[in-house]
Amino acid sequence: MAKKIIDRRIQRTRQLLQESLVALILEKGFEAVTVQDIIDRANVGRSTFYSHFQDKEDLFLSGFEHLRIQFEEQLLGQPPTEVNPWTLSLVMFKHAQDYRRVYKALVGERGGHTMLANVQKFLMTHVNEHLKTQLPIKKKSKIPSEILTVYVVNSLTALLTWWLDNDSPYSAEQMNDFYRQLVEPGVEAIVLAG
Amino acid sequence: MAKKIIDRRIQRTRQLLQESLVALILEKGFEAVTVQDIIDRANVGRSTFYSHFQDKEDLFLSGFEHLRIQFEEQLLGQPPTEVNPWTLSLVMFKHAQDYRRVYKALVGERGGHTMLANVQKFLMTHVNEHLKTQLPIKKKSKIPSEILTVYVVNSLTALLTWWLDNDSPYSAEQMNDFYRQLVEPGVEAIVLAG
DNA sequence: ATGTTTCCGAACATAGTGTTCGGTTTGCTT
DNA sequence: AAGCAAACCGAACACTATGTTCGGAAACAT
Repeated sequence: MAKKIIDRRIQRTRQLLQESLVALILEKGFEAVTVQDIIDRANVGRSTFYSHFQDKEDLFLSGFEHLRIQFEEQLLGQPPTEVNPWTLSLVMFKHAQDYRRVYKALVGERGGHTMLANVQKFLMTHVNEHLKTQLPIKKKSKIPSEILTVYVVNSLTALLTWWLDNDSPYSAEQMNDFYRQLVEPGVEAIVLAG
Repeated sequence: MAKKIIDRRIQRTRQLLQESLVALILEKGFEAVTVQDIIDRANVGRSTFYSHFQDKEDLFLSGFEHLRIQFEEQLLGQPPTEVNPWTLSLVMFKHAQDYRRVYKALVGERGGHTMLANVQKFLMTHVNEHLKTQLPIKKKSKIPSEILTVYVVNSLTALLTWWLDNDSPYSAEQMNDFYRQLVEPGVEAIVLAG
């Protein structure tokens, strides 16, 4: 089977490029990184780069897939009775802790806006689900559920990026505690109050 | 006094460029707009552009100053007894309502990340002040005030950009109400709870 | 009219992007 | 070990956008 080993060669090149980009983002920020920087760092030829990825953005986003899949697996590993926004956030903080360096490059302030927007969109679908299936829909409150979702997700990513960008020593559990302390009261008041 | 009238000429050119940029951002997003696009739209020569602004970014940020000053004036116009994060947010929503188009171009999703980061930094200083001077510092809660600030500001900008990007018909007062309903409970629980 | 300030735009240097293609390396196969 | 195909290399190229320079035109004041 030649294919499999050659596949590994390809994977190695892709990984080299991804790692180089992560390192360079942490050094000078996504915008400032050029394709030349990346291939120099990775010792990869120019045409090879473009045979793997469409452009810098493509390479950048490709780092998302692996993490996203892993993240969803960890979500499914949770006891289904306890699936609500607060376990979602805990899983995310833990996951970010395990891959701190990459997370920082992807969704930190040096990573640009693109990836964060992606992550937020991703989280929205999950939060929406949880809010709709797990919690009784709000009654008299006039807040549209869209705003509620935006709020819940954005608070989460705000704490996440702060945590990453400041190399804060708090544990994932602590961060999630902070998050919950801040966000839960407002949500409960709205969701349950009749 | 020749100076004054000539100054007006300069102002006119600068304004033309600013307006062109705003229009173009709303059409294709900040990243996609080229200097050529801007000067074509504004009927301004290339060298003239660069005699007024360092680059596209500079022109973009110059739109901030005018608004920032006006915003701070409106803040000072508030009864000083009622200066807290919730009036700050109300003033901001109202201000955004008055300059909806420009706000959308600057801090909306097509405006890129730069300006939003600026606005957030700006709001942080205000919120920090209010949290420190107006409210009794939290007691037993272990949440660092930095996180509290990040949370309060980020929730605000999240609702703001959602409002702008979706051309949502809610009034500034309503939006501020939503904001308050969501954020205040958590903050109060932390700030007052012993 | 005359002088000054501002604007115009063509030409240029610079830098980064993305493609093409002949040649080289890698590593599997027999 | 020889052969062979997949993967990689990198120089050359076309293209797009940036930011600068400078001589001349236009606007405006006195």
